[in-house]
Amino acid sequence: MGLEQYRRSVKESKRASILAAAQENFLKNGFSRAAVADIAREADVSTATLYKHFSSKEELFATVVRESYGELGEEFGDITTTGTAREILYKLARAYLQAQFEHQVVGLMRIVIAEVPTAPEVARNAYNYITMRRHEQLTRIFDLMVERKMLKPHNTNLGTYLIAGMIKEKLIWPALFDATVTLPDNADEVIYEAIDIYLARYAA
Amino acid sequence: MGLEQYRRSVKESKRASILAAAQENFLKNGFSRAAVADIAREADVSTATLYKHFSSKEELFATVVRESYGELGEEFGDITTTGTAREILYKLARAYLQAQFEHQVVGLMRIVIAEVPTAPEVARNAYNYITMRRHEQLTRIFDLMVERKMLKPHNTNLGTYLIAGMIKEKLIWPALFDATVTLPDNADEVIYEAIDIYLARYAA
Amino acid sequence: MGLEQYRRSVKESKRASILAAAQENFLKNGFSRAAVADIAREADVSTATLYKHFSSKEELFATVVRESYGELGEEFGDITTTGTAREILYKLARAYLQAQFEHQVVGLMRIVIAEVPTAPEVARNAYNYITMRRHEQLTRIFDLMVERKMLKPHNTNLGTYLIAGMIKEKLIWPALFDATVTLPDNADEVIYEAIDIYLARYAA
Amino acid sequence: MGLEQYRRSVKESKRASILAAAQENFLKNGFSRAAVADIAREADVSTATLYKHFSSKEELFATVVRESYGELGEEFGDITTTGTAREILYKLARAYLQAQFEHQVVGLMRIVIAEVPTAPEVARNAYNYITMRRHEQLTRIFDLMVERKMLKPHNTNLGTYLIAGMIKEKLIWPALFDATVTLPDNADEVIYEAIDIYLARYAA
DNA sequence: CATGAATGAGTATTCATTCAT
DNA sequence: AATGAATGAATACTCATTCAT
Repeated sequence: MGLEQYRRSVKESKRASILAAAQENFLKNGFSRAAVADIAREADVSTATLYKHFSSKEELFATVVRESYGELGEEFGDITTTGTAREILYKLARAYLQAQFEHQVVGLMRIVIAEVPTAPEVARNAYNYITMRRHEQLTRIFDLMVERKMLKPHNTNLGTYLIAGMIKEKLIWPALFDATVTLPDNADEVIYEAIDIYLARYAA
Repeated sequence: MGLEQYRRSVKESKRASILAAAQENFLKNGFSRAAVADIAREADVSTATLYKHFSSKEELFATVVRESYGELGEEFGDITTTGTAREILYKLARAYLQAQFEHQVVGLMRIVIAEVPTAPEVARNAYNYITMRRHEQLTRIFDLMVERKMLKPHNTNLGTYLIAGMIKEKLIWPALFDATVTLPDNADEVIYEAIDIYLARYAA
Repeated sequence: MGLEQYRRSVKESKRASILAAAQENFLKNGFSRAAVADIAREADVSTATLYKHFSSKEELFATVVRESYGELGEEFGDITTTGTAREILYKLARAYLQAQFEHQVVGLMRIVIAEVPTAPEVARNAYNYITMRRHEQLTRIFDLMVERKMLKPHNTNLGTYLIAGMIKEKLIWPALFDATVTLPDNADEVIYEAIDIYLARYAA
Repeated sequence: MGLEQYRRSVKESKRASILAAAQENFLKNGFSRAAVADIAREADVSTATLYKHFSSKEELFATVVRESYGELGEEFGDITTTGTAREILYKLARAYLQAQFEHQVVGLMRIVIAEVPTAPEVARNAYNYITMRRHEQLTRIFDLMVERKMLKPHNTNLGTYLIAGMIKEKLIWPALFDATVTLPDNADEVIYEAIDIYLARYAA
């Protein structure tokens, strides 16, 4: 079965290179302007081969999106709940922002949003996936902080949304409308102000 | 000059119907999939006439965006600064949300975002336009509240962003990824919680 | 009848400005790429007015061509038959070339040639007109020179064609294929060589 | 590699049929009025296929021109330099004229000239191509005749232009302005007169 | 199994000409 | 009489998808 395995691995690697080329192209051009022929060429396969793997441009797109956000949601793994609440929240915020800018999350969001009229489920799924995992993790950490008396008991489920909203408003959403935007220099000011507002109400 | 006036009014009405048809079509299909010929047909003019008014599809789109956002920022005009800080902030939040959902703001944002790779200035301008006027008005109102001792003195410029961020996170951004989303039933809960967090720090 | 005369003169001047604008535009862009709307604008009239004067683009073109070569053929008027045959022939050649380059004759030829497939008579007429008058004048002058014993008796009708051909081959025809070509520096060398060849056979 | 060879031959034959259809259509309609879709239909391919072969209408046109003139300049290959100078020159003139009328040289010149304002390089290249090869070959033959003492030593480079000019003036240029023109009956008279004029000066 | 060639159905844009005022 | 707005028909070019080999 060595031959079969070899074939499977070749196939797998073609699939991967198609997806990589597709992601790059979609991120650069958006769905409509991305040309299947270009993607195939960049992936070093024929268009026919591409179509053997993905039955349509739409499916290719959906797959790219799905596999792209697979890696998201792990960014809070390393954060230990030691130190003051303020310190912990700062670390969380930074981890959040870093993940957002390091992976192409904003770019991904853009192309997904663009296809809301034509591929609503892709967009819905992407949003849920991107949001949910992070939200759950954050809520769990907040609950831990409540448990440890670092925060007052409160509706942490809502709270994480609100504090995330404060941080994203100036630091993430603008990037959605402008591909050249990066984290501003005064990011810390924004982060600390958001944290302090939150802690004014919920610090233990 | 009766003739001239007549012509101008006809021209104006054609322009308006083109813009209306264009907005509808762009909202439904996005920029790339919208067909100029369709828009012209829906507006009951020939494509040639459309091109007399707007020299390219891009310009038509930019105009739709510009004119759609034209009315934004006026939504706070009626709000009097009487009552408690909490009451005023609630009214502001509601006005903000209503304007967002009444006009097709979210829909247009989607299309604008889709065009970031190909028409970066349109997107940038749209974002500035959407954000700026509202932000300035809000900041002015916050300053007034500080003056009237309803809020402690603080960086209102940053503050309005933060409170807006809290409110938008659950009530607006999800709609960007899902055209069927409307204001949730528990909107008030979110709004009041955001306000209370903010006031915990900045109430006078 | 002062009013009527005034009207006629206005009309006449509009016609003239249309023709001027048309000539310029046709020379610059050729027939197909010239836009009637542009011509009208350059002539400061409405398209409708233009169409009152010329019933179609084709007719406008034909008129431009016809009226353009009206001025041709007078270029030998000033040349006196004094001096040697060589001197006279040189003056004729120079006059010929100067007229060719001063008026837009080559440009005119280009656009006329371009329309041979679609407007054969326009081209035919233009060629006949451009060629004939000059040819007749030249032949008359050659005959005079024969009479005055400056040239041997010979078929001057054919002879003028031949000597003209020698001079045009390097000095005129290249300009037909390249709008930037002007008279080369060694024009005199070509002219004198052509004359000397001709005189080798027909000098008296 | 049978597959590859098969593909190449199919591709080659398509290319040829596109070029043939294009030449026909361009000759009939000129560049501007020729429609790519028509050419494709006449060549029995889709427009998309046509565009795979030629990336634009301009390139298609340039290729037609280039390949049509490809054979020019070979027409003197068979001519032996035996016989009298007069005989040889006559044969050269005839070969020149025959090539001109056999291939669609004049027709293509017309279209090329039409495109001088919009595609100056195409026109310039075409002129050079048409002129150069023939001129070089003629000059070489003239030099040979000088060597063999059939002609006096002289500036053969200029001389070939001049004798060609004499022959073309009445026998070729008129065809540029009138697609129905063919070689006139008295062509020989013109040719011999041109030769005799030239030999009057340069016969050894 | 893989390919590259082929295509049909579009798309934005232009322009000579007409017509209501 | 003069205008400027309006248009229908055309045109170059593109692209997702299929198919013969």
